[in-house]
Amino acid sequence: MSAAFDKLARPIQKWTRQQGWKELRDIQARATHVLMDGNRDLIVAASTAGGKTEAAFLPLLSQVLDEPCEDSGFDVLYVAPLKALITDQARRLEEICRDTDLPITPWHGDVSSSVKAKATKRPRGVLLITPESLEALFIRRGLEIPRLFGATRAVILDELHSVLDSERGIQMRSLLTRLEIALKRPIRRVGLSATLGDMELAKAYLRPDSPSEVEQVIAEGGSAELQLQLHGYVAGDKDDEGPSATDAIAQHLFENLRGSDNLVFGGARQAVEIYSDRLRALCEKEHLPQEFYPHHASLSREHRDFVERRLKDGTAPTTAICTSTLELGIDIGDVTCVGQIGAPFSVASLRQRLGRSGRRPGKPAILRQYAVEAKLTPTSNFSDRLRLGMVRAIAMIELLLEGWCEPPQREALHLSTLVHQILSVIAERGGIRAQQLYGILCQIGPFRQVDTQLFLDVLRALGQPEVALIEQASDGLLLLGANGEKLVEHYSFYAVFQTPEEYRLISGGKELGTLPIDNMIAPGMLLIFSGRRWLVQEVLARDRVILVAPAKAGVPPIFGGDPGNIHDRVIQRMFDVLEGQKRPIYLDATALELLDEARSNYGQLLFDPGTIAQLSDNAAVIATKTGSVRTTTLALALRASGFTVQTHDGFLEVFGKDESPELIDALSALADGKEVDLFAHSPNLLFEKFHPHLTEELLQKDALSAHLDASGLAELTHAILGRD
DNA sequence: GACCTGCTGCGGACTG
Repeated sequence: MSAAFDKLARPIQKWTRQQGWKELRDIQARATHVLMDGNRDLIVAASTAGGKTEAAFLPLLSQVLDEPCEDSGFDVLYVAPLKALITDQARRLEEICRDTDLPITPWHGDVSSSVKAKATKRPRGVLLITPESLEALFIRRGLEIPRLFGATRAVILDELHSVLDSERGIQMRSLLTRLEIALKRPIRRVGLSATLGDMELAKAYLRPDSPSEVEQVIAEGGSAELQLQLHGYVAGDKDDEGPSATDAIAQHLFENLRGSDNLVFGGARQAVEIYSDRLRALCEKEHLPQEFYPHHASLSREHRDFVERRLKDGTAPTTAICTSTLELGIDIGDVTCVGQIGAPFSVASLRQRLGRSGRRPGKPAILRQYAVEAKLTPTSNFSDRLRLGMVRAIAMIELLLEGWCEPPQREALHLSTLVHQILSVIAERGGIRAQQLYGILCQIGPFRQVDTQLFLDVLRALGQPEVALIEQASDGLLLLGANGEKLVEHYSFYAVFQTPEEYRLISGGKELGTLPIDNMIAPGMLLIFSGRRWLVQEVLARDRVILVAPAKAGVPPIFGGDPGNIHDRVIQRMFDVLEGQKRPIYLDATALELLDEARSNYGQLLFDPGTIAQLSDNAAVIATKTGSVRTTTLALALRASGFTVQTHDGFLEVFGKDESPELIDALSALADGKEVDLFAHSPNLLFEKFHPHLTEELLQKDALSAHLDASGLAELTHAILGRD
């Protein structure tokens, strides 16, 4: 055994031998050297089941066993974003520590209060906890924090890649600084992550003040062979003979996946249900045992456990048709193939999904991508003619093959999460001065984009009598207000993310249905609902209502025109695909036909002066050639100039009104730096959980920092007009 | 044209 092995404590060595391991894995040996020879922070990056957990825990547990700490408190803190992961890891650690007296304490909402009471009475060993439960400890037991964590020598952050730029990630960073402030000393940070798009950004996330001091251990590999296929399908009309695209895909999955373990990502819950149903029917028809099961968050925990167990134990062949539920989380073992129906939303997620396949030596990773495109008619929308879904799938596969994936987003203000942490720190301490609060959250903590003026504006908003989340005592101390007390008291406070709320769509007093909105929607924009195109008339964000009218203009694309958060680089690659000649070898015959069709239709759009094409007298298409942030910004700017606008991947469809200026004139004005009020028509600005407590002005600043790029508008319009 | 994640303390009924 190696030098790294010799460093481990005896009981840990014994466990390792019992596993039949001849050697520590490479990342485990390297992590052991880093963790046992110094006190540096560390990021361990490897795929699921790559041995990351042991890489962090074997050396840290060895230190705890060989050099016990005199102070009271848990020795090691482990934070993970999923309850299932905590339960799973606790079980593995129990095994490792069986011959020691180190207690392992899983702590989340499903853990009984007796376990928690016992652990807090005499805190020792390893605490495995969710960010929300840790938040609750700060709020409910603020004064006990030093006693609970006085001995803590390291905190392990699992699934680091999944929280890097999210609200929960900011919350976790804030909690870590608050922990260090309460203990008056730094605590070593160890991040466990999937392969990252940008290691430097991850280091800055883990230790913002000294990212260059963070060590990294990255798994070698990714050497598995990749087998790729992209299957194209054309959605049929009702009167068409032959199977629908859905039936054809189900048949193809049935024939190719039967008899092995697979994951098929269906995109949406409804699609997951439809495909599962077809596949079940196919099994019944052939009198075969059932092996295709749906898996998404609306299904019961019992059913999901059943599917996960079947995948993991490998006794019976199992294919899960799933949403992103099976992208993260516990190890479900190796699968033969990963299916993806429709274009994914990010290359990072595609890579993570593909990482579930081809993990055994000598086995290839297999990706089967399915693209469904509309049957074209003389009145088809331009976006259907350009086959944008399939083109995006190709662009993402190309970027995946090049090893690229999206880096974390730029630093935003995160005002909703700031509100949460303001209330939480006040609750933890009973009361605090504004200046000290600013220091904790914005100078040492993660809200560094927030200057003192903005911070005071936020405090003022929260202190408004009708808001009453905080108040100031006569001695200047900030306290919770009446509403703040109520909010913090309820257990629903601990989570910092919003549970999606649906907007009601109303046309002429009649309700059309509900739609979850997580994008910038403003009056004068078009949206698709139940196969029809609607003009947004008014957004009543605080009532969660959108008033719409049937839109006269144009035929809607098969899928809506509401692009999610697509990165600039993906859109640029889509244009490379449209403008290029290369015919990727992984496309099947139909996909090749669709690609040729897309290129030919793109050529016929006659873009002049390069990026603007006139569709009819009052309709034009602009190729923005850039991602959703800048495309949405231009959409709002044109809307402010009187146009009706619909967004697509890298394109805007623009309709004039009688009183609207010519499109070129409007773009020229923007290129010349004309100031427009992007919020002139009250777009929806309530995206996050604590947004409803902020003023319109603060909401606009938050949106500008995260969802829009006002300063890039002149540059974008310059490019569109072909100016230098 | 999406998807996912999380949650305390207390009172009262019941069991051994």
